Amino acid sequence: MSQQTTLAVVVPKFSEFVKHLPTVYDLAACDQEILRQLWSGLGYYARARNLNKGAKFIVEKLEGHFPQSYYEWLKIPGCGSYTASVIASICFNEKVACVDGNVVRVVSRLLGLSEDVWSSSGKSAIQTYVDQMIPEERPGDFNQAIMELGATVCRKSKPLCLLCPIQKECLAFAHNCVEICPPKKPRRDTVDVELFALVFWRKATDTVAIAHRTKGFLSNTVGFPLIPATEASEVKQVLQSLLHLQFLELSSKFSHNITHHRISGKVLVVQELENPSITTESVLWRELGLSQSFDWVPRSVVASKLSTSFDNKVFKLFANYK
DNA sequence: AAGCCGTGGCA
DNA sequence: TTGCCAAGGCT
Repeated sequence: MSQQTTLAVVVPKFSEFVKHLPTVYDLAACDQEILRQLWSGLGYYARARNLNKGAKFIVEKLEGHFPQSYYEWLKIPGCGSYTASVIASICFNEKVACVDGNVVRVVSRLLGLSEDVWSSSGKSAIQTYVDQMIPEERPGDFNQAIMELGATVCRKSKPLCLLCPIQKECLAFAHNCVEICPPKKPRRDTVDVELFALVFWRKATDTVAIAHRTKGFLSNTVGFPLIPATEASEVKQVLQSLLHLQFLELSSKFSHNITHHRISGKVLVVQELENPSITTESVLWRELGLSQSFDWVPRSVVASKLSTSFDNKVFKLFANYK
């Protein structure tokens, strides 16, 4: 959970998570829908799927025995060099450095590195450097200490150099270049995106279609089908031709950011009338070019099925209209 | 190896 | 309001 996610957000989620799934066997056997609910609001949903994969790997291939080394943990799905180093050093006293964003910053300043610390080669060099510094005693505590130093003293903005225990050794402090060490992480320019979220509403049973999205934003998550705004007119034409349907484009837009995408969205409510024709769901889906499986869910329980913040926004607009 | 992926919190 | 970004991993 803590991968690329603020700890303050993680902690309460983690408590709830382990309360429901206290063992690796529970996690391995966990139903995807339950997993989605427990992960709801945390983002980067591939992490939740990998966590489940990793648990299955341990239960099925390792007979429930946890790996006991950095190298073996690296083979677990969702477990990269950072996570493997955390587990190996804290749980098994292995002398391997944890290189997260904090550690990159601390070392960048300590050594006065003002360029290329975020690339894979840059982080690899930092890994090698800190690996050499790990003491024999309590490697895990050492790793956590550097990370904590980065989080509290050697922080990104307004570092507390006057309180820093390694101020005397810090080249950035000595050369008065703490401001440019480390350089900012390179980031993609923000891209504006317009899209439509489709809310299929079967009035007769008061049910709503929830799709398993297979491509684009929020791929491999469950929620409302999404289409680029550029395809909206085409979809509307198809909808026009299907006489048992009527659609309504809600006037209010919603906005949402996904990584470097600034999304402006509108909700297209597609209502199935009281007396539907024989057109089947699969035909409807095929004609709309939505290659996604879906379930019809009672409107009253849709909210409990949704797991992304994006879908929550969409459903709120729909509920407001309804 | 660079590009990709969600969200909440904070300045 | 807007931008920045976090105890990264996968492809």
